[in-house]
Amino acid sequence: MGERSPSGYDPRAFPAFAVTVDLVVFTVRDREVHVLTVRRAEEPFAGRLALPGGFVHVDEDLEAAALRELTEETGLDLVPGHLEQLATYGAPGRDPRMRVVSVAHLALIPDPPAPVAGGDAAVAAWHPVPRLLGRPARLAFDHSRILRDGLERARSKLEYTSLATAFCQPEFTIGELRAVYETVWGQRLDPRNFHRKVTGTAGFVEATGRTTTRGGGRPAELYRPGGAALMNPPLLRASS
Amino acid sequence: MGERSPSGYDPRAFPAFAVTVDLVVFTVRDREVHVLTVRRAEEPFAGRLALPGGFVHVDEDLEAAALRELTEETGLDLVPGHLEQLATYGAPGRDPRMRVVSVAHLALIPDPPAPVAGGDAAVAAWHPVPRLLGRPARLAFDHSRILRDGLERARSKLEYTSLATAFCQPEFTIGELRAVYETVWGQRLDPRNFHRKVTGTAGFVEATGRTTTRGGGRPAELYRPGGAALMNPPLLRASS
DNA sequence: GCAAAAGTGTTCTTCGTACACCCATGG
DNA sequence: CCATGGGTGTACGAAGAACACTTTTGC
Repeated sequence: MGERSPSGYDPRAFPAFAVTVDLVVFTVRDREVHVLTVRRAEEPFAGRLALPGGFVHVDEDLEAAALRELTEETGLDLVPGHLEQLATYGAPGRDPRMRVVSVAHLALIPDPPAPVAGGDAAVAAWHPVPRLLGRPARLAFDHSRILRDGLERARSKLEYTSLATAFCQPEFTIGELRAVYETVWGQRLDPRNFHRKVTGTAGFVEATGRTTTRGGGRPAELYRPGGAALMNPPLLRASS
Repeated sequence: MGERSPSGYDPRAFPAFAVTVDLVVFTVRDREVHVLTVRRAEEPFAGRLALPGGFVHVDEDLEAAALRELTEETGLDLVPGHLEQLATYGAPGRDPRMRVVSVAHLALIPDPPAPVAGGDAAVAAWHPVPRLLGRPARLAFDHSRILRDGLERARSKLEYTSLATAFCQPEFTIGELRAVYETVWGQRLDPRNFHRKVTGTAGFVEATGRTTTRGGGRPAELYRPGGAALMNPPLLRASS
């Protein structure tokens, strides 16, 4: 003992870990959820797709590392958008070379998120999630698992937060917001009830007064994200 | 560059981190939520209370490390009970001695959880959470923040999962289960509607056929935790 | 008998669901 | 004028909130 708890230990006696951040970056494009991937150049898993990510710097916060890696590897930033910690993956064998603990983050951004330029942009690409999750596992390391967890987190957070607006342009129509829900949940929603629910929930969306006719049909009101983060009561997906 | 992403790096070139697990262990006792703490023996924060935790071993999974630390420091185990990852805290200055990334876990156990014997049991103690969270911060490092996050997670998970049973003995009455909710949420619930809701939700609780008169009044049916983890529709706390 | 907690029944209201219907544009 | 999506009104049913009432124990 003597290394139990941060008290009474020898600074040179603890095991050294590599700490990385990995990013599950989702966007909604063409009525499909897409995730940002990079192509690995080297072993292990050379040639395979992976989630973007990399080592945390010595004096860098975890979230700052996630933002930096995103910019370096894909040239994207998250304004507008959303970033949150997802979970940490640290099974001993997850990287065959060494002990790596990876703090996975979930990011949501509107599409098109600037045509992925800068940094390693050449190797960064969007992929539709359903195809990527089919057997056999197509992603390097335990990234399929991380992707699956990220998708589940995103799905459930749409229910009780106003997070869906992070997938939308700064100004959006209720129909566009509904398309986000329908895509992420893989489920049709009644346009009329959805409209009432969203506009009736205080702080979810805020009317700009302007309208647009993109998408055809009668001009639609444009909305901004409202101030509220949590939605109560939640928007329920059918239990079917 | 060259260290961006797990591809193409020099194994000796990444920054070395210490990785620890910290535990937010809650129980419900005397109608108050209590958290398990240890008293720090050494600097920094000598004499202050802290969450139990310690370094992850080289060949050890994160969850295994959490379970081991809990046993070593407090002699507790989590059967019955519940353990899940909470979040990871890695701000550069959070430990003044070195760069430590801590994977916090949330654990729930029934009370009385065996009188905290074994290991460093002498320094482990239960404290009521509200008093611990008052200003000024009483906990070492960023443990007040972790505790606050753990409490919030526990509160919200009671809404949409059957997790409250993890605070109960293997067999419990509906009244005892209700006391868990009332304590964690700090809010009274209607006993009659609560009873209907809980027994009417498939898979939440399962009748044993036995009854008990502990707690006085008419004998109450005893229940076991049901198989279901998620609750739909959720049990809502008043928005007030 | 009385207090205390368990459990059931009933009413009211709120809210989700389904769908009829009208509106305002582009082609 | 018609197809397309936007938005409102309304009726029905399920579920939560409030509470009257009965049950079964300990003291």
